[in-house]
Amino acid sequence: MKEYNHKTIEKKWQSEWEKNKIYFASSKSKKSKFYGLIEFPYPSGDGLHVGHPRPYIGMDIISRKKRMEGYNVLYPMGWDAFGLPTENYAIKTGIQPKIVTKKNTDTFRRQTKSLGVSFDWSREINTTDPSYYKWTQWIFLQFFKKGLAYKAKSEINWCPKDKIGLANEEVVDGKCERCGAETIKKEKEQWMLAITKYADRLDKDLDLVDYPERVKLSQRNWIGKSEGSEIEFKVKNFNEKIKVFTTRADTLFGVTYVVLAPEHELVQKLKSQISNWSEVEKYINTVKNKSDLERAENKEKTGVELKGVLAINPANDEGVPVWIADYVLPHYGTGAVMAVPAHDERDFLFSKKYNLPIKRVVEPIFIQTEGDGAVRENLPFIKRNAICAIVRNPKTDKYLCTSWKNYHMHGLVTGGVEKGEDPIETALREIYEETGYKNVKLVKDPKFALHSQFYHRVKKENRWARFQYFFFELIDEEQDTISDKESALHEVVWKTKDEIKTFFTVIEGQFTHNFINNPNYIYTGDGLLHNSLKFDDLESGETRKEITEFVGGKIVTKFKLRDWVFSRQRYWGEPIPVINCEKCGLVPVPDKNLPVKLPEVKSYKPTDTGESPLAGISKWVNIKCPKCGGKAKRETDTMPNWAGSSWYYLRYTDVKNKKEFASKANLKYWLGNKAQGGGVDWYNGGMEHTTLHLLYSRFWHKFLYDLKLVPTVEPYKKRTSHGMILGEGGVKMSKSLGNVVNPDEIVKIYGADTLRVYEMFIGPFEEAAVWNTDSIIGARRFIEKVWRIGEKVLKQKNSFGVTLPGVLGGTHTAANSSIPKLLNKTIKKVSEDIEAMRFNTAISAMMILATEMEKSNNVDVNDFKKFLKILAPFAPHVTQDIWSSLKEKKDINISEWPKYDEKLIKDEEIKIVVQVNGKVRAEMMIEVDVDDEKVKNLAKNDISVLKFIGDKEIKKIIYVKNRLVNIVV
RNA sequence: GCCCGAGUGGCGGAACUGGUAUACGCGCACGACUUAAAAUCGUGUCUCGCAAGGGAUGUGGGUUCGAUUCCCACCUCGGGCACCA
Repeated sequence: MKEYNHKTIEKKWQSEWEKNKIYFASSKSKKSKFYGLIEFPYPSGDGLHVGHPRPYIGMDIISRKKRMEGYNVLYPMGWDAFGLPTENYAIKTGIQPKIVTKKNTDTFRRQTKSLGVSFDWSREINTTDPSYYKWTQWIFLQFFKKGLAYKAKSEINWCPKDKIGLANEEVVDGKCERCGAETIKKEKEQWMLAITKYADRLDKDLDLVDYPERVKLSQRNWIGKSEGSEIEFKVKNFNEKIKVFTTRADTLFGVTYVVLAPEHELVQKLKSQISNWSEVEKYINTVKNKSDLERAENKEKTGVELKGVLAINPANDEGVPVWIADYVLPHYGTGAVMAVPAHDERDFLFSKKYNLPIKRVVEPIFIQTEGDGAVRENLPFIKRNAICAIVRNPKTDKYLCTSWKNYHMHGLVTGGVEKGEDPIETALREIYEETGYKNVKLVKDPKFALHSQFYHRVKKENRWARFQYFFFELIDEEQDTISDKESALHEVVWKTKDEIKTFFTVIEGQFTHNFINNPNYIYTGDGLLHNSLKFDDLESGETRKEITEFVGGKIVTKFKLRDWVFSRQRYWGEPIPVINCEKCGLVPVPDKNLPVKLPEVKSYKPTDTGESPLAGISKWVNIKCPKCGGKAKRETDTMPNWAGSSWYYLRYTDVKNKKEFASKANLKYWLGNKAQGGGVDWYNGGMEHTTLHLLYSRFWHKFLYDLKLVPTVEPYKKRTSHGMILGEGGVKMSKSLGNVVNPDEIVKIYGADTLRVYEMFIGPFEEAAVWNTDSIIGARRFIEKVWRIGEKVLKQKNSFGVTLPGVLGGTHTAANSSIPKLLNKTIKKVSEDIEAMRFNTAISAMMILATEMEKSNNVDVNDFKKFLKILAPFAPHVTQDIWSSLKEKKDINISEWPKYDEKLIKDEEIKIVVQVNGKVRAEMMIEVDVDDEKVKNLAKNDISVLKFIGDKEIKKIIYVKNRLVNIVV
């Protein structure tokens, strides 16, 4: 018997595949195409760790299956090689990034190839290759020519110690990633890309793509679309207006002050009006100098009133004070807000700190829809002003409650306000009438009310009560007897705060309980308006538009998304291909001069002034203007490393094209011809890229679509994500923790096929999984088992000698073998599981099949071959090796995916379970699809079932077709 | 603080649309083969109980004939966002 030797097998077939180009994707084919994509890696100096290949293998399995299903498959690979680690390495060692990159990509390529991933290596790309970044620069210039790439002063993160600008991702907890110094904000001219121009489409078009919901959600949150209103407040006795943005125009009548961002331009214009200018100026300066860390640590809101300035609320012409505060951001909305402390958490905190008034204008509403207190549909509502008294006994710390005798109704003391009566009087009167307590004092009027709609069971009418809430305390426990009328209705009970929680049965009970716990509660939800003139009693959500129009405001949409800071003062990135001419201003580098290649420099360190090291090469920087021939300088900023990855999937379709970034024909073939519903068929990547890379590349793609350079509105039709592989201990694999597992070792000891199977078996593909080297042996045993079955089948074949005519393989097993049935079920399961990326359960099913095949003493060769085929995407080397020993000429990896036989999958006899009161008591075999009544009869007469029924009466028998019978007694 | 995701044996995990909870794998125990070991194969392996039977899917409630699955509240862990009006 031949031993399984993964080393020779894997080497042999990998070189066969390379020689025969079996994974080569032709762009000219009549077959339907499938474009599968994984995120190309950044080739770090550490080489691959076992986490890297998880997505490669997952998509490889899908690609291999698609190939076997007859698709023309494009599954490419490349390197996203611009980036900081390489540059930092260059700074430290002086070795050229180009050379380091070459070395690293060689390692990554060798390692990836050793896993037998079916990439089409003829399409390999590298973002640092001038023939690639020529087109990155070219696309940038299209942005520039359309005015979407522009220079602007922008705040950047600045490390005062290293004297360099840092990208957001280089700032960790407000500190410089490299030296640990606190970063500060510094204004600098930066290149920007106007992604905000596409914000709405980036949000809306998520409806067109097949992404996981959570990916769509986090993109939507990141884009942060919100519909609201812009409303203008006049400044009293001054010819300026304050424009605020709000999503809650309905709360306009509750505005008690207005806040501007300290950076707001109006602040300077109002200088002459402000009586405390020196204080204001001082505050503006403190905010300006605040570092990110200080801002993050100190969440307490601060601000200064602009004394002498009053804003006029357009809704009621009331004058309200104007403040500046750093909780208002200059970049969002209009940089100014109307503060409604009663209905906004932040305004509330601020108002509490500075003692600003609170005015409630939205009152919650509760509608009883269940039980006998549910509102009756056909009755009109009788409106009542009412009170709800929260009475505490300070001696016992309990609350006065009433419990109705004829209804299941528990609540507080409530009652209607009589004509001309003061609500507090009402409350005192009701407390006395309902409970007899004589000496009660008001301790707090929270100026809070809520609406409750219910059916009044005593008065037999629909009530719409507006309950005003008051807090009382007993002065003493002196109590008169309650009238017979009242005591017939309800009794008096005292409850603790905790008891109240479950005691109240009225619809607003939970809310009341929360209110008692937090009398300063502010309500941020929707409800009915109050103190809002003609809008009183209207549903707040429905008045937003009306109120906006009422004050001459505008309905607008705002986004959280900000324009993309696109320049880095770094060496190792694509030079921005723009020339700064003294006469002509910013001039794009002419197409014929692209790419602007990175020159060689002596030092890779950024300059002291914060400029990129390129600024130090005067020979490169100083140039003649391509337009006027005059004196000019090159841009020395480079692009961020998101640039190259924003369009790489397009280049894969046509890697060698020198005239275009990719030909129209190839793009049409691989992305599809229709604007909607096309793109890369399946893109798998990490969750960490959902808001940056994924959004950025969608933005670039849409821009290119508008230029009619790509055929589809979206780059990716379907997106899935893989979970990380964590090191032992459940933490991220990292060099510093020493828990990095190198795939080379695993491949050497166990083989690529074992590694592949193990990584796919480790757990659900989308979830993080903990690497455990001890468990790999299971995958290896499975492969060896398959090998042994192969040896057995070969021997079987040999002993029979010749093939019997008419029966392929010639060794047809007895009809009673269970294998064909199991095989067909397994084919079905594996086919479906691969599509859903449930690789772990697919492998589990194949393990079961393998165990059965090994046990069986006569396995049909054709059955075994089918098994090999469905296993091939997971373990391509070993399956191909066995396949070829079975005298198959064509490679298994381009053979046909097996179909399953529907008839074989159906069981004729099936086990069903009999339950009595939901507990399993017996099992029985029945024929599939037998008549319901027959099964029920069988079940209730089963001996072990009878034992449990005893002499009890059978109330109900539930039969779930072909599954179970439940007898309820 | 807010938004997502997840809590199932000693461990990784399975369970389709509400229908036998713990498939498959690792580990462990015992047995077979072997001079022996490894490898392989077989049997067992949630828990209490001699058994009959009972109890377990983070906790507490609810809906249901029946809940890992649906609803409510809470706890723990992981990830993201962080004053976005």
